[in-house]
Order: sequence, then C-alpha cells, then structure tokens
Amino acid sequence: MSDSRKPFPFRDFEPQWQSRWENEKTFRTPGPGDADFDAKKPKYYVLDMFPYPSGAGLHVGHPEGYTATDIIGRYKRMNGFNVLHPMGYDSFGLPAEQYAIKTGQHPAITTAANIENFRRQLKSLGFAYDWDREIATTDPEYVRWTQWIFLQLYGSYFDETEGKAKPVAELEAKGWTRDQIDEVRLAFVANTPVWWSPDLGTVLANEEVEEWKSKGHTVERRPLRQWMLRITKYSQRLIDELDSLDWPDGIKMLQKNWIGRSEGAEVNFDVQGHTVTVFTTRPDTLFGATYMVIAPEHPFVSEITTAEQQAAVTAYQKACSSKSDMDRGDLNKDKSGVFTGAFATNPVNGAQIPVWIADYVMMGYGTGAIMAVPAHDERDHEFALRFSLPIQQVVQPFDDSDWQGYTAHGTAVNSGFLDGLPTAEAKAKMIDWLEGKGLGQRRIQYKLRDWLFSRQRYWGEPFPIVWKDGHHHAIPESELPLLAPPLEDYKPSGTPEPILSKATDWIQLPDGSIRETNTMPQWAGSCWYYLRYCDPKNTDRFISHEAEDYWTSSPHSSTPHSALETPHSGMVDLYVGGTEHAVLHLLYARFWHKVLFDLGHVRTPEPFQKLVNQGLILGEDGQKMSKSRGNVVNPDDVVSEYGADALRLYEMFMGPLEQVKPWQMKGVEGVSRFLARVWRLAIEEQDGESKISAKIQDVPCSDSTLLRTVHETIKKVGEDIEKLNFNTAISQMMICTNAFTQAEVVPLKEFTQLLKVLNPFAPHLTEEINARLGSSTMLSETEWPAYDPAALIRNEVELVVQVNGKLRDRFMISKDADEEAAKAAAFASPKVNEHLEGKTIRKIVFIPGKIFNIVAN
RNA sequence: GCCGCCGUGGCGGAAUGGUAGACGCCACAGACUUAAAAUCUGUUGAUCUCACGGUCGUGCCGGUUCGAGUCCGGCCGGCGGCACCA
Repeated sequence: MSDSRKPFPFRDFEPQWQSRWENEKTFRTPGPGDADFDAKKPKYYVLDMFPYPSGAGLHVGHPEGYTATDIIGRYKRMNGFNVLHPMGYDSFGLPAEQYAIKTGQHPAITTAANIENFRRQLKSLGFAYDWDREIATTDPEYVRWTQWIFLQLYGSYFDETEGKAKPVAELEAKGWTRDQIDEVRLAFVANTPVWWSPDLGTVLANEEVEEWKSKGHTVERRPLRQWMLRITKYSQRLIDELDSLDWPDGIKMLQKNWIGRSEGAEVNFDVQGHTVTVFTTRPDTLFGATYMVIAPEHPFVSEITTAEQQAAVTAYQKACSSKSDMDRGDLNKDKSGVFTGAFATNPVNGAQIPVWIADYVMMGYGTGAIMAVPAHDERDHEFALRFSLPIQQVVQPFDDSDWQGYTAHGTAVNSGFLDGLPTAEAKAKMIDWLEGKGLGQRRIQYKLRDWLFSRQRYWGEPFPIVWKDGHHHAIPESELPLLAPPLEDYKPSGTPEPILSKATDWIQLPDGSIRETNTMPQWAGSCWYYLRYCDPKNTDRFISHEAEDYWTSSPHSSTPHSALETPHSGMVDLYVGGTEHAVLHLLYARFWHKVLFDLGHVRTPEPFQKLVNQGLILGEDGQKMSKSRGNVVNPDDVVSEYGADALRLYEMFMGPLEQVKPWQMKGVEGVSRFLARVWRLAIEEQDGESKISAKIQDVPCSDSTLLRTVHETIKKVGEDIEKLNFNTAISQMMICTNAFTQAEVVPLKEFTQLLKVLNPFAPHLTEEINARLGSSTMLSETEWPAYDPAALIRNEVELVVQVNGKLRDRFMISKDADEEAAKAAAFASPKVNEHLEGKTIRKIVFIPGKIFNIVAN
C-alpha cells in the first residue's frame, strides 16, 4: 500500500488492543465456581466448529464463520448475556501423521507448532474468545475424558423396550454371561467387511471413504476385526429428534437420507427346506414375485446351489469379490447374475420361483435377499428382461400409464385377497396376513451402518482396553489418560496391523494382559468438545453438573421473537460451520450426546440447538480456492495490507452468510475505505500529528434527519444481527457514516452510538476512536444502545400514485394523510390524469403512507 | 435417476405481495493539486427522445392479485448431496 493513501493507522492500534484484551482478560467468561460468576445472568453459548490445525494455517473460510459468531457473541455480551464463545483445536488426525512420516518429526511437535500458528492468526483477528478455555483434543487431560466417554459406551447397552442406553451392570445383575453382554455393548468388536486403505494403513468409516478416495488414496473391502459403535440403535431417535432443532432443512434432509429409513415387511420364503427371509417395502406386490435374488456373498448360496449350477455360481461370486475393489458404478450399468438351480416357494400362492444371485442385491442392506417383482420395480424389470424371467402384473395404475415397470401406487390386481385395494391398504392387509400365518412381519429398515470406530494409525487416542484370555476389558478409570508411547517409526506396514503394535513394551502388561493397539478416529475428540469448553479445567469430571446445568439453561430472552433464541432441546445456542460435516461430525456428536443423555451425564437430548452453515468462499475467478488454481487468499496477507477490521468487515459484507460467494479484493478496499471514513470523522491528521476532528462536538443533535438516520441505524443493525444479516447491517452503517460525513457538525453522543453498533464488527477501530475521544470505558464493556422510537418518526412520507399498478407520480404527503387527502393530491396530478384520460375508475386501493392505486379501464 | 439449494445491472448483492437495483465495487465527470495519488461531490439497468418524458426489464411459459423478483403450476440452466438401499 502506498503511503500517500493515508489509511487509518490500523498497524499501530490493532495489536495494542489485542494485547490489552488479552492482558485484561476482557472476554473471560465466568462460570459456576468462579468468584465473579453471577448465576442470574442469562447465558448465551455461541460456538464455532474448531479447526484442524494444518500446516497451511487459516484460510479465508475460517474467519467467515468465526467473525459471524464473534459479532453475535460481542452483541449478546453488550446486551447483558454471559457469553460463552470458546476456541480450540481438533488436533489428532491423519495429516499430522502423514507429515511426520515424510519429515521424521514427531506429530506432537508439528501439531504444537501448527496450533501456535493458528492461535497467532486467530488472535490477529481480534476474536473475543475466552482464551482460558482453549482446548486441544490431543491434550492428555482432554484425551483422558475422551477415553472416559468411550468407557461409558463400552459399559452400556441399548435397552430396546425403553429405547435408551443403560449400564451393562444391570444385565450382569440379571445374570447375563460376559459373552452375552459383549454382544450388546454400544462399543463392541466385530469381524465384518470394512473399508481398508493400504496406503493410508488404516480402515475408514463409510462416511469417510469418499473424502480419502478423492484425495487419491485407494480403499478396498476387507473383513477385519474392528471396534464398532452401535449408532444404528439410535437411528429412529436421530431422525425424530431432528424436529426439535433449528437446523437448515438441507442438513436435516441429508441426515435423514443418510440414516435412510424404509418401512416394509420381512417375508419368509421356503427354499428347499431352508428359510430365506427377504425385506420389501412393497409387500402388496407379493403375488407378483416371480423370482428371488440373493446377494452373492449370502451364506445360503452354498447350501442351495445345485450341482449343475455350482461352477457358474462360484465363478460369479469370484468375479463379484474382485469387482468390489473397483468403482462399482461404472461396472454395473448392465445387470448381471446367475441362476442357483434352486427354487423358492412364494408363500402367498405356492408358486415355485427360481432363485438367482446378482450383485445388484447387497449383503449389507436388509437381509441380503429380495423377492423380485419385475412388473413394478425398475431394477427387477431390467433384470427380468435381460434373463427372460416372467413378469406378472399385480398393480393397476390409477391413470392410463403402462403397468410394465410401473412403480408408483395403484390398485392391486391378480393378487387374490388384495384385489381392488389401493397400495397403502394392500400393504397393511398383506402384512397382517403374513403375521397371522407366521410367514413374515412388519419391519423398519435403515441404511445407517454401525460406526467403524478403530483406526490402525498412531496419532489418535488409544483405546482404554486390554485383552486377557481372549476377552476385552476396560482399564480402570484411575489409569486414564492412557497415552500412546513415543515411537520412532510411524510408517504404515501395508498390513492391517496397527502401528502401536510396534510398541512391544507398552503392549505387554505384567499380569499377562495385552493392550488394544487400535486408536480412535479423529471424530472422537470433536464429538464432545463443546461440553468440555463449559468446564475445561475440571479434573474430576468431563464437565461438572453445575457447569452443565448453567450452560444448558434456556437463555432468558431480552429480545423476544429473536431468530437467535428458540425453545431448547440442544445445549449450544448457535453453532456455525460448514456443510461438509452434515453426516459425519454432526451425526456422531448427536449420537454421543444422546448416550451421555441416556446415562444421565447431560440433561439435554441434543448438543446443538441452532445450526447455521456458512457458505463457501470461492476464489476471485469464481472457482473453489485451491493451490493448483493459484486463487487462494491468505488471511495473513489481507490483515497486513488492510487490517483485521477490514478483513472481518469484508467477509461479513460479501453477501448472506449462508451463501456461496466469490472473493473480490476490490471489495476489501471498499470496506477499508468505509472504515477510513469513520476514522476521519473523528480524527484529523495535520503535519503528521493527529487530533480530534473539529466537527466532533459534544452538543445535542439539532439535525433531525441525521438523528433519524442514527436511530434507524441502531434499530436496523440490532435487528439484522439477530437475523444474521450482517451484510445489510453494514450497508446501514455505511449510510449512517455518509450522513455524518455530509453533516456540518458530528454530535459526540450520536457518533458514539454509531461506534457502539459498529464495535462487534470492527472492534479495534471503534475502541481506538472511542478512547481517543476521551472515554476510559471500552465500548465492549458498555451496553448496546437503545434507539429512540420518537426519533424515527417522519412527518412527511412519499406517496406513490399508481394507475393500474404502474407508477405514475409520487409526492410528499403528511404521514397521517387519510384516503381523502391522498385522493385529492393524486387527482391533482397532471401525470396521473394523463393516464386516466378516457377511462372509467373502477376501484381505488389505498395503503396509508405508501400506495394510492387507481384501477381504471 | 432421486433429494436439497440457487437463477436480479458490467460485478458482489438490496427489496414484510406495494417506488426493482439499497449498500459496495467497477466506469465516467467535476472539485482540490504544478501534476498524480488519496480525498470530497456528482452520474451510472437497457432503450427511444435535443429535452420533458415514454417503453422494456428480476432464467423461460402460464396462473392468482388492484399490484408478483416475492405466491401457485409447468419447464430450462447452475451448484451440492445420495445413488442398484429392495
């Protein structure tokens, strides 16, 4: 920046205010137990998704959400709330470890350096965090409670009748054996096909597979013994309890689709003495089931395949298992399958139907077997055509659509006792019939799978588990945290053997037991960090009852009907972050929270009451920012050239928070000019000396128009912050500033009111000006100004006259003008009369103070 | 294919069913300056007109309404998610 541009001296005062806030702990949040804690003060918990401290530092997407929450937090604070606005680091994870492999530096060292850099960057933006509550998921004290929560999961089961988690101790008391108990724990060991990535050296959760594949890593399906969390038990609650949350519909929809609830029935088919159960959402079409398909991996395949078909079946199974390594989508455009030689009996009509295997039926969903109704299912229809299998119509469309491949609802036909019934009734009747005969039952099916919770890498929380005599056992809570031993070599071996298995001394315990060597995924730490912020130093519990109680209490509403305050079933009042966590972190955290809720450790059923997704910031070229495109904007550069306030303000001025929008450096200049105008209103530079502008005078505001603009600004900025409409709030402050610029005199009181409403957006600049104007109290320690309704009143308003809805004239009129007065004025207008010529007036629509519309033809 | 979000000037974007384009950027002009930068003041949707003023205009087609960017129905285009889920 050239010196001749004379910007405001942000380089001098921004760091000064930052250190003052830090030294004076201005934004420290007192909590239960603190001497200065006031339990009567309403709380407001506003949370950011904490960052993964990568080596690259903050990108401009971080300050977008962080500034939004900072404005809300500062605003709530000025409105008398005890605001919890914390920050921390999601510091476990694969990239740190990958980096360690490359450089030979221990992940603890690189992670500490990265956190240091992130903290510096965050502080340079002037966020009002309570730094005393900062946490990192890698802190031993944090690991301890992550492991403790895991032990709660390990020590619980899901009681089906009560629909909630309970301690397994209750089962012990009832005389269950340990093997029986191990079968139902919420954290359990299973040997199932999982996604294994040889080059990452770890398994991945279903939810993570796409992300890593897109980064060029390979994954393959492989049966391995792994720790799982029984999230599926919460499927229905995870769907139902979304209703109580103030989340974007899109995110709710993503979670619902991911959980994937389907209602239907299980039907038992007899296949030559074996019972094969299928799941269907269309039991009403059972009469149209002309063949059956089971997944190639289905255990029954080997039992039912006839000798003649054995070779073909085995060959097909082999082909399918190798296929799973590759992208199935491309390979499965054409249906494939093989006849097993076996026949099933259709329970409803006794028909003998052939049993096929095909890879369009998957082992992982439902029962791994389907009844095929080719007349009314697209996939079955395609398959039947391909292999010339019979197609039997059982649904008559309501309209004149072709019944072939018709999948929507209709009327049952060729279906015995269902004939004539509409689909919904036919479904119910068929299920009743099946249940009556013991041939099937009503069934709800979910797509959600249990959560694969173990990883084979080093940089994660070790499981607090030991193995003895082939059984797993929890280690005593007194031994937490269980930290991973230092290792020289983190390199994955290419086998699913966890890295910790190299730490032979650590693994082996004196009593002969062996430590579990898997580690937890990065999600573990982020599942409960919002709880720890409430009581970050507690050494007795993950959160004290008192802290939990206070920070979950409903906020006392000082501003009714605010978008920021809704009835609470979640703890955090406002959570801001990206959509990328829709089915990952946001689902996992809800699940953990519900388990903690069931076990009585927290008192709300949900973690996050209101969720807002900030929109992605694109590069100046309208493309996603990426190193390879060279369109990445570094916040450090923006801060050094324009200052923190300009960066904050620009990110809020770009457009609606939730919208995707491109970066424009010219826009940063624009808001920087605005801030400079505010500065120059108060400060004059003369001969290198700066002094208070002569226009600033401590006198009553005599200009009623200016006064009205100021009060309109106070009103609008407050209302816009409540609605998270930061861009329009800033527009209004620009209008107000322009009004001051054009005024002869800038009254101190009104100017200070502008500084106050601007303070949450541009805290450094406003504090600096306020201090220079002689105030010894920081703006952030003052109350949010109230607007004076009397100052808003306009005596004259503009009345628009329309003829047939088209604007024809406008003029100023008294705000209280009635229809008669408006009519007189309107018909006096030559412009209006011109358009009325030769027409008959049919109707008059009068909206006082706004519109006078003459309908004529 | 299914689900969700979004289409407004040269650009980012404003508009409780009531003056479309606030505010900012860009551009142009004027003031200040020896000059430039910065700053301040204007103009700035398209089009016709010397002008007054008119006409058109919120992706497209239709509907409701005195009045539609906004509500309803049907398309088209872009972005994101899921994807043989029975």
